[in-house]
This record gives sequence, C-alpha cells and structure tokens, in this order.
Amino acid sequence: MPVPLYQAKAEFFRILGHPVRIRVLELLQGGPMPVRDLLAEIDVEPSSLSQQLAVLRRAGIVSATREGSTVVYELSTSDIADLMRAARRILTEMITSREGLLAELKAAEEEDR
Amino acid sequence: MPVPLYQAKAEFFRILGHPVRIRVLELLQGGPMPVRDLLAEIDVEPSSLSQQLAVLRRAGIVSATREGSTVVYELSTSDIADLMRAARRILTEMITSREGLLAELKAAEEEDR
DNA sequence: CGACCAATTGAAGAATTCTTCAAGTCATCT
DNA sequence: AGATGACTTGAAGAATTCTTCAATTGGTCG
Repeated sequence: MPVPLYQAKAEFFRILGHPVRIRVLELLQGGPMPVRDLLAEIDVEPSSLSQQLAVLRRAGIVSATREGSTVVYELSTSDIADLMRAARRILTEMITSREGLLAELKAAEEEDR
Repeated sequence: MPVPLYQAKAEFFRILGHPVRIRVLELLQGGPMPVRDLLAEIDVEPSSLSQQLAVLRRAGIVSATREGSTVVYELSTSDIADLMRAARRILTEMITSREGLLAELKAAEEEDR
C-alpha cells in the first residue's frame, strides 16, 4: 500500500526546507558539481555539508558518484529547476504584495499627522 | 538588509512540509473554504487544524476572513497551484524511476538463482 | 607502507517543531 | 443575559531535526 501522495509531498517539501540544502540544489542546477566546489560556494563546514548532502541523497533528490578522490553530485531529475522557479515566483509575489501593503500603511500614517 | 532569497525559500518550503498543511493547500486550490469544510475533509482535530492554519497564516500563504460565525480561508496567491503541480511531477518522476530501479534489481536477483 | 587530503559517518546535546488539552473569544439563538 | 457552536490560543511534554566534533573510509603521493 503506497504512502498517500499528500504525505510524500509534505516529506518532499520538508527536505527542501533548509538553507544549505536549497543552496546545493540551486548550484546543481548548473550541472554536476564536486563537493569541493559546493564547499567553496556555501559558507558551511565540510561535515555539515556532508550531513545535508546525505539528507538529499536519502530522499533520492540528488545522486553522488566518486571520481578519483573527489565526489561529484548531481540532481536526480532536472524538474527541480521548475519547482525552484515556481517557488521564486511565489516568494517575489508575496514579498511585493506585502511591500505594497506596507506602503499603504505608511501612507495612511502620514495622513494621520 | 533583506533576508537572502535562499533563506526565504528554505523557510517557505519548510512551511509546506507538513501533511495537514499540504492537504489544506490542496483543498484551497478549489477556492475559498470555511474551516468547517476543511475539517470535514482532513482527519484531524479542530484545535490541531487551527494550529496549522495559524502557521500558514503567519507565513502569509493563506488569509482568513470571518463571515458570521464561520471563518473562511483562501490562498493568498493562486501561484501555489503551479508549485503543487511541479512537486507532483517531480514526485511521480522520482517514484517511477525508483520503481524502474527496483524492477532491475529484482530481475538481477532472478538471474542469480 | 606511512602521511595526507577529500568526504562521510556516528553520536550527543541544543534547538525547533508537533501534538494535545484546557481555556478563551466571537457571534448566534432563546 | 445565559447557553451553545465555531474557531483560536497558550502552554507543556514528546518527537524531530540541527549542529558539531571526533573518528573513519577511500584515494593519492612520496
């Protein structure tokens, strides 16, 4: 019996809900990347990055292959990019509409003087 | 100084990472809905649903308006639907590719006999 | 082989998030 | 006003997740 889809969805989003993991996914959108390079871009300690990479790996969102002494990561599916795009659209939408609200409040405040 | 976008993204996904909250968002895609109806669809206690609705409200993802003695919720932005669609695509993709892998493993196992 | 770099793992304590229950608010009805 | 129904809130303990550090694995080089 399969896990209900809404539960799988929740779990999936929960996995994305971490700053380091998001950074990793954003970087991997440009193509496969060795840990070394991820480390250079994301301000975090090696062991900490590894922990988060392990989370993404267990969830099947990224996969790793060893090449000599370095390990290269890549997205399991390029669809991730769409998701990120959708998220960005929502966030900018939410932020600008909230700024709009703030502006209105501020204007109302001015009028009160 | 604004919060870095990747951090806002992580926070946003974290908010989506809960089964009840996902169910709510799915249901609200059909349009505004009173708490009563949400309660009828989602197997959860009233106070528990309220807690999760509060999380979504604080994040600005849904908004509530009181109409008489009932409270009606709705999505703050309809873009949420796109996000859900993208997530569903990724999940089904990941699941089917994993099933493919399982099938291969099973076949290899047969050969071993 | 021994030293060293790259990355991962295990484990423990700290921090966050969930669940639940009792109490509270707001509107409606008699 | 008092009682009832619809939701929400606050708070405490349980459960999860994060962070960090020490130990470990795999590979390369002298």
